[in-house]
Amino acid sequence: MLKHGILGLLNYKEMTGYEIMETFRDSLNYFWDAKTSQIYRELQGLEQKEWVIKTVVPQNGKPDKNVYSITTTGREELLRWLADDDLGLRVKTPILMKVFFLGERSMKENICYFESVKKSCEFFLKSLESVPQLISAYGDMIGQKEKTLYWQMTVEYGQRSLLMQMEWAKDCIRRLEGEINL
Amino acid sequence: MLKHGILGLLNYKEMTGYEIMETFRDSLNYFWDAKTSQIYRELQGLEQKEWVIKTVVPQNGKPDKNVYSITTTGREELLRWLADDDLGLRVKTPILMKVFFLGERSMKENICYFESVKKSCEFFLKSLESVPQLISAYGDMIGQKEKTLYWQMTVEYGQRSLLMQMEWAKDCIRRLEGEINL
DNA sequence: TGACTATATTCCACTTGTGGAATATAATAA
DNA sequence: TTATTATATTCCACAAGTGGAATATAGTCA
Repeated sequence: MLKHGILGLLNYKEMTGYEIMETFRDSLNYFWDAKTSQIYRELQGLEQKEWVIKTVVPQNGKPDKNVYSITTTGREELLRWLADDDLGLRVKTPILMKVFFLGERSMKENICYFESVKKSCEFFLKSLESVPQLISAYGDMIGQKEKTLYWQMTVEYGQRSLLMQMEWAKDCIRRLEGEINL
Repeated sequence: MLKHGILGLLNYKEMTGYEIMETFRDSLNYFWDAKTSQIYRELQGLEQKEWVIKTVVPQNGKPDKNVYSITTTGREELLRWLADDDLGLRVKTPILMKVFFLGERSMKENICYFESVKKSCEFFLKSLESVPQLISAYGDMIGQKEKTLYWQMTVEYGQRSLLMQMEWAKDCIRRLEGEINL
């Protein structure tokens, strides 16, 4: 997955590992968190598969820069991946793994847990508030609004997902409070 | 994560790898998919950490059964995990990784993609419909409704999440259709 | 001047997950 | 009777992800 994400970014323009890391942080990171070291490792894998090529750009004083750009095979692979049967619906939801076993703790402790969840979601949601304008500004800059459509969709999903989680956490709290008052 | 999920199941009662696999399939699988082989491997890891102990039960004819049960250390670890700071909110959302890069394809193709997403979610949602009654029946059977509360919450989350995704996919389709008609 | 941040990359030990083959027997359904 | 399903487990090669240390230099702020 990460491999294809990087491939997708390199499809926009050639970049160094560092730039990919930055772009990743600013756009994909909220739904896919990746360590810098892994990005560099994937880049090496991509190169071996010949989906990207590396150009070493010497710099005076500074260590050389490795600029990566996508190859024809790489573009083909990107399109293959986009078209393949796996819609990407299989997920792992760590929060539910915890909630499933919360029966081992007291209701009071669990109310606290859900309060934290709610708070985290609120905070996260707030940090997403400014993104749509940011995307729109980026669209104006490159003069191609259509290109930003799908980015907007991912942010929409993020917002709805966080709202859903907040509502859910609230209802869980309500339910636990109801149980206590029995 | 999987380690703790298995630990949580063994906390209810001792089980063989096979039984864990079945229980997992019937309860946790819709938000965490795990291969059988991995469950057995984690079981070995759990044993090494002394969070569970294995009892070999000889059977006539059939190969021996390995029955695993949780230890005191295991229970402690389970509680530590439930209480720790990581709420479990960091996620990887493969569907968004794809959507982010859909700009490489035609709007028509992408409408198809979102239609498939919608259909998959609908199907999945339908398969969850019967679960609440199932849980309730299980609660009656063991005579402890409170124990099933958190299981119900995970299913609630699943339903809301699927509904949210369906609505989102619909809106994405609407938006793409709008773009085409410009 | 000294500390800090940004740029730029590599390496490593480790854990987790994928995907399937292989083995064996009992029970059940066609 | 034969095929399939359920029970029960092991092994393997591989891919993906975690988390942090280590190395360099340039520019900036105080």
